[in-house]
Amino acid sequence: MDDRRAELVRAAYELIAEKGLEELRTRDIAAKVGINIATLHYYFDTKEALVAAVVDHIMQMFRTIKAPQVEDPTALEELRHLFATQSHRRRVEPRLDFVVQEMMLRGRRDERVRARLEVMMLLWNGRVESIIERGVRSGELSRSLDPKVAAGVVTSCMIGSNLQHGVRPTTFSFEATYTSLLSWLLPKP
Amino acid sequence: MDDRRAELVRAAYELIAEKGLEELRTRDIAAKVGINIATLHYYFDTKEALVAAVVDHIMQMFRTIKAPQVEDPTALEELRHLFATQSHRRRVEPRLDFVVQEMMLRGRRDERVRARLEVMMLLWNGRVESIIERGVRSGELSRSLDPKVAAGVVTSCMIGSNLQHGVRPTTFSFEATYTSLLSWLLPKP
Amino acid sequence: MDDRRAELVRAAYELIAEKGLEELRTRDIAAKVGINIATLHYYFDTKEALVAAVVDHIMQMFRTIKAPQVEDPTALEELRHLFATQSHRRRVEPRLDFVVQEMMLRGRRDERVRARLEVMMLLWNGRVESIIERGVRSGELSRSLDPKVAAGVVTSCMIGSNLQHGVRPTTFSFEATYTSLLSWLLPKP
Amino acid sequence: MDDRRAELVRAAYELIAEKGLEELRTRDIAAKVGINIATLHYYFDTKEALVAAVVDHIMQMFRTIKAPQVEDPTALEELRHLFATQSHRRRVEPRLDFVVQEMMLRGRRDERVRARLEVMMLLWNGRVESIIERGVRSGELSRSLDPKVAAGVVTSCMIGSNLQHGVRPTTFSFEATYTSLLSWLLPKP
DNA sequence: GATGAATGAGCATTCATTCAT
DNA sequence: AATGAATGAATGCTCATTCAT
Repeated sequence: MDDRRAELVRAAYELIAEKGLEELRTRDIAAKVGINIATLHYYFDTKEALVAAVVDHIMQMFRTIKAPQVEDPTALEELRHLFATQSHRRRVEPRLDFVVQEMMLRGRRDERVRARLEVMMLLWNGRVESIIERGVRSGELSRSLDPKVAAGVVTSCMIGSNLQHGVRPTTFSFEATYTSLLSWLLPKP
Repeated sequence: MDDRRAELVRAAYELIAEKGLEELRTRDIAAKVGINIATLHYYFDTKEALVAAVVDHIMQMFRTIKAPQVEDPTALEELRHLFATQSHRRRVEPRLDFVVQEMMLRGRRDERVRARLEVMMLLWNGRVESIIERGVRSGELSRSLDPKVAAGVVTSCMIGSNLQHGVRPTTFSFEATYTSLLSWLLPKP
Repeated sequence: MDDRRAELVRAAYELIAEKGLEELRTRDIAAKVGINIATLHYYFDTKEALVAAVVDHIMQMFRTIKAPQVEDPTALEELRHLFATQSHRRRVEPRLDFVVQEMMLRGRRDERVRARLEVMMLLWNGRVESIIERGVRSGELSRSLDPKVAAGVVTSCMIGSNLQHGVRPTTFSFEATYTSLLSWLLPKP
Repeated sequence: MDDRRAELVRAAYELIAEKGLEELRTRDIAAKVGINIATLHYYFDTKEALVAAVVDHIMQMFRTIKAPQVEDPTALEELRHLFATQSHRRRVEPRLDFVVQEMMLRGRRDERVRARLEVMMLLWNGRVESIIERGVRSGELSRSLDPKVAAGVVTSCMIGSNLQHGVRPTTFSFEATYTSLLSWLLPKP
């Protein structure tokens, strides 16, 4: 059944969140779901296939976990919502970013993972880009912005913030970083 | 001797660069240096200790590989040098960033690694911060910048760029990203 | 299945008998049974657990291998049967005593082993004690005996005999020793 | 020098006493003496040779550590002194018995060790035998004793007591055991 | 006499995967 | 659908011993 597959993916996600991809063991995943390892291999031919499915699960989580949003938001409101959603996600599901980072590294060696992440990243960048584009057109954001490049800066900064926070959790502030980032996008007075 | 230790660290660094920390094997490191595994353990008690030494080696590389710099640089020149050095490093030693990312993730489970990276990160942030501070004072950079926060944005963005480039190497441009980032720091006309 | 576990225990017992605990290798045990080492670990998590199971096997052997016994034996007959059983065991399974001695030493460092041996030893002492008690009451044995202490002497002497025989096999006689020991327990004429 | 050899032997003895022969490591021995492992091999070709030397050291200890003895002792006094010495040794050097037991087992596989222990055992038995012989002649001990056999019983019981005490330290009493053993040797009233 | 460096052979244990049932 | 049993290939680490200096 498809339920079992989903259960396995969720279990794998949680184990990655706890101890990282390197320490992910098929036996632990099966045990968490309460099935035999052989049964795990009935649903997923290889560990790699299961890990790839976890990436899909992550994408679904990104789609699902969002901060509340006003109706008909302006570009600026949407941009704020973007940052708010990141913070909201960190509150609701703090392990998600860590798992994503694990996957990004894994993507260098596992094409299936890389391809999925690329899609995810392009979609994300595309959304940010179109928001910025709209903001520039409406005058809410600085006219000098190149939407595609600015989107790259924003997404890079968000990714990098997570890593930096992982290394120096006590001295790094998401709040200040995102506030500053947003103010740069605004038109010069 | 200390030569052997250095050789081992270099070999480990290269193997991490090639296949990632997860697939790093003591046997491969020893083989690369042309010694017995037991000899490897004569120099490093555990694999973990060797990996920690690789982090030190990375820090040394960061200190060593730099783009050429004019004398008595202005803050702006120094900031440009910062980005130029990043590009220069990517040309001279393209694997360095990947190895750093591996270490960042490893830092979550290996305190020895995390502590070293934290030092590295704080030093880097500190340098960027003091450059920005000087730029703000001299009027080369926007007066509205908070040097500490701005430094966090810059470093986060640089880290995130690397990861993003890893996932979508063909569609992401460091050039454009850094140019845009720099322009944001400049005073509003 | 339980058969495999028993096979492994028997193989381990035999290898200990041949070369001692110190030279016991999981690989040799697996090979003796004709299975992969990984399969051995399917049945026993650790070598220590397997060794502990060997102690249980030894206890079972002590319960099983006995000299023939008359019905309704007197205390004296039962005492003779005790020594006869020891001799009988040495004939049927000469390696048993050696393995027990190995385990006794191992017991100093392995609590699981020590605890099992303690039980075995207490049961044995208890049995000897109750025989002596009966003999004293019936007048078959010397009235001056303290059954508990006498049992300790008898069992100690039996253990020590084995060790002494191991060191000087040609000059030590179990026969004479046990005969003498028995005569001491008899009432003074 | 001979001092170094003695130092190494003493260090080995102590390490065996602490953790058993099985966990004896040449590196630990060398470290305890404060020399290089290679130097250890300058004094003793192999670990086995060093272990054999430890047996000699043990024999020396047996000769040296004795309870105080009256002059011109009667056979009975000498017999009591035998047991007293055992107790005295256990107080002064409690690890000695354990090391001897380790060696006895080792003797099964190491001829050098076995041969030395055999000599030790024969000397010990001989001494006990001659004491008993004297006691029988003088009437202090029971006339029905065969000195050689009785000596075997006494030594076996002493060896076995140690092992039994190792397995059930709280429920076994040397005191009572030896007292009982001695009373058996006395003439029937 | 002494040592730093080196090693061959080994060791218990791990792990993703397979397969007959 | 599910599993108990099995395994090949490793994996980090150990240890007595050697040898050039």
